[in-house]
Amino acid sequence: MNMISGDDDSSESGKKLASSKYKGVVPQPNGRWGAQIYEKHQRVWLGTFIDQEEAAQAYDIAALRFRGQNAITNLKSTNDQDYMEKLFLSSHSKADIVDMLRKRTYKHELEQSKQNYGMTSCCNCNSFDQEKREFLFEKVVTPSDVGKLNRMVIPKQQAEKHFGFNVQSVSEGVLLNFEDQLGKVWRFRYCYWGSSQSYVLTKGWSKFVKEKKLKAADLVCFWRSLNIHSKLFIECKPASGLDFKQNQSRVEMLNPGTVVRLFGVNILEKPDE
DNA sequence: GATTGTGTTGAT
DNA sequence: TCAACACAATCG
Repeated sequence: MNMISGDDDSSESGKKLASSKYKGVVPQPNGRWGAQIYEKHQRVWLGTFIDQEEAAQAYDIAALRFRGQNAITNLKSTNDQDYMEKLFLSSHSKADIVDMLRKRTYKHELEQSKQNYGMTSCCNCNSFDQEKREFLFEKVVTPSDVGKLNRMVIPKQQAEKHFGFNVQSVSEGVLLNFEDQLGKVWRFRYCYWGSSQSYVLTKGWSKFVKEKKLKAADLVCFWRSLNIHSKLFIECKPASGLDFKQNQSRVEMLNPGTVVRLFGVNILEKPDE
């Protein structure tokens, strides 16, 4: 065992404060521990905590938000950070995360967002960035979309409306890039299968299914950047306990019109009014 | 009065 | 970028 000063009691006779073994954790005169992170030569205070570990955890969360997945952390490994937490972090500003840490509401808000996730249609997602987007369509994926066929069928009407290439290029197949909530770009082959008269995403699709743990009845949503017409987005949402048919009818009810996303806010345009 | 969080500085 | 230290600001 190494003698780490932070394990000592620091309060005796007002001498030097024992430093912490954790990064971003500083001692306080009253024996508590402060957490802080630096950005652009400025300290960002994350709060004071009774024990070092709590402070270290606060630093870790801030580090992941401020410095990304490769951040050096104290206790939290990137592996035990689940998909939802990554999503949660990336969908909140640094200031929001700091605020939650200082108010000690981070865990609660994370749990809350996990519970809410999938409760509403995709057009109500939190914003992941400030880019203006147009909602294209969403599909409740079928068992075959996530099965061994390694392809997803794009409903014909949607395919022709939104990914409308000329017949020749589609039959040969084209590569389309889609950016997900985390900013990761997925490349899929998009082509038309004459045999089944359907438009499909093929190459790259199974990897997406695997990584997103996509299951039948989950939702996959497609968006297009309003700034750069060729830029496409893909998002997926769990089915929240509904089966394929239930989820499909729920989506139809929730999406009667066209949705436009502006600065992270989705505006539902009713067909006519 | 107790505690938190900032100003500042020097090291890495 | 980071922690140490001093102490002003704020809280209860």
